[in-house]
Amino acid sequence: MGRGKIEIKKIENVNSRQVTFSKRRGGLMKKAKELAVLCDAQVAVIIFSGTGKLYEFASSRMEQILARYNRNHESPELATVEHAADQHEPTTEVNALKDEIEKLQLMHRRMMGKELEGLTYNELHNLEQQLTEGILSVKDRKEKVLLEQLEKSKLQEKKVVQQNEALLEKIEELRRQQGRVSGNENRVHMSKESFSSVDICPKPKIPKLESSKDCKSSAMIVD
Amino acid sequence: MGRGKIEIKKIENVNSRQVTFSKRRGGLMKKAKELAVLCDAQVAVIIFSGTGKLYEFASSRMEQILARYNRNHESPELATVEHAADQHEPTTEVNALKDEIEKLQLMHRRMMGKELEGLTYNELHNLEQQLTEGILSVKDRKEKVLLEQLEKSKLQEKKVVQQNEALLEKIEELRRQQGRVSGNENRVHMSKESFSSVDICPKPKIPKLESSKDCKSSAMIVD
DNA sequence: AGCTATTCATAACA
DNA sequence: TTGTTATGAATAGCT
Repeated sequence: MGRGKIEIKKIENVNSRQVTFSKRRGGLMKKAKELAVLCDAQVAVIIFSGTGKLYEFASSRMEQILARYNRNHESPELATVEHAADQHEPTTEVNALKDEIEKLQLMHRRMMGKELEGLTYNELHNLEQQLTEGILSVKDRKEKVLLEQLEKSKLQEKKVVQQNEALLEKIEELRRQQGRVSGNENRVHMSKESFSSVDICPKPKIPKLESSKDCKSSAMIVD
Repeated sequence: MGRGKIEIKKIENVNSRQVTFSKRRGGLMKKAKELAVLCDAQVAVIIFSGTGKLYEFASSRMEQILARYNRNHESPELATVEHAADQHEPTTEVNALKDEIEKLQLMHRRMMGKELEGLTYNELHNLEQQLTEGILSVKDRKEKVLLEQLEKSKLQEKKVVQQNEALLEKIEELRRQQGRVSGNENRVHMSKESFSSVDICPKPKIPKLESSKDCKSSAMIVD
């Protein structure tokens, strides 16, 4: 993807090679970062240039990713994380926190149905029950949110209807004044009652004249 | 580079995210390979998908690259590191870890249906979907565990049945000997066939005489 | 899994 | 090295 196609083999010209290395390295790092963000993945890239210089990218702490790699790689079967390595160093707290994070991450993956291999039937059963309870609560909350927004929406609707009525009265008044000034031709009868159907068709006949910030409430349902 | 531009942030749609992950992962691996070949560099890529699956590329032996990384990365030459992290300040790192823990704990509580107050309808909907997927996976896994144990149990049962048959034969033989010695009174006819119903009633008529450690398999279902 | 319309990355050049 | 540009690649949205 450049001015010409190249075949993938070692670039012999030293200068070209360095330029290409620099540019493609940047590209690779960018892609790695994007993959990590877009797809919520953990990504680590390590590059040693031909001259021995180190370049790296890690979407989170490199050590943590490498540790996970080592665990997953040599033995794909590993159940609950249970480290208790105690060194009385300033790193002790950090290590404890990292362990806690890993434990939580494992729990989270399991709640999403991943990495269930080490669990017994009873553990699986408890997990399922927990998820079921969670779903019920979430459904309840969803319903509540929808009901609240419906309430809000109805209130807003009522407000708009009242505005419409006020505007209609204003128009009628203006028409009356106009009629008094310029005679009686083109008289249109527009009583409030002719808009009594507004309850069924809530969209305002007359565009917003004020309260433009409140009117979007009907779109808030899916925000 | 697609039908439209996308912004680099987590793809919320699970299916799109998986498709994009698969495509971009392939692209990243290809780029890594090309960089290694074109520029004679040592390149390692480690990816964990959001589901915990490991993908890796290494232009040479992964262990060798990681070993070289461990040797090199302590040196103060980190000028060109892409990672925009804050490392090497103990309090900062501890705080970051604590934040992470808090985030995970909140997520966990929400998956259990607690503290849903701040969530929008869409967020709740995504959460519910996640929980639903989790439940399905857990149910699948549970079924698999049960099937495995059932298989084991059946095998064990067959073994016990065979033991029973052997024991019956032995008893019959003993009776025959006894009969020859003390006459024919108290003769009981107990053929092998009278135990053919053992498939329906798996509890052994004759208590364990050996293999006491294998026989507990029927109790393992809930362990 | 394939198929384009697009956007992106980059080889050559400056 | 850094920037520009013509091109080839990668890929987002669909099917």
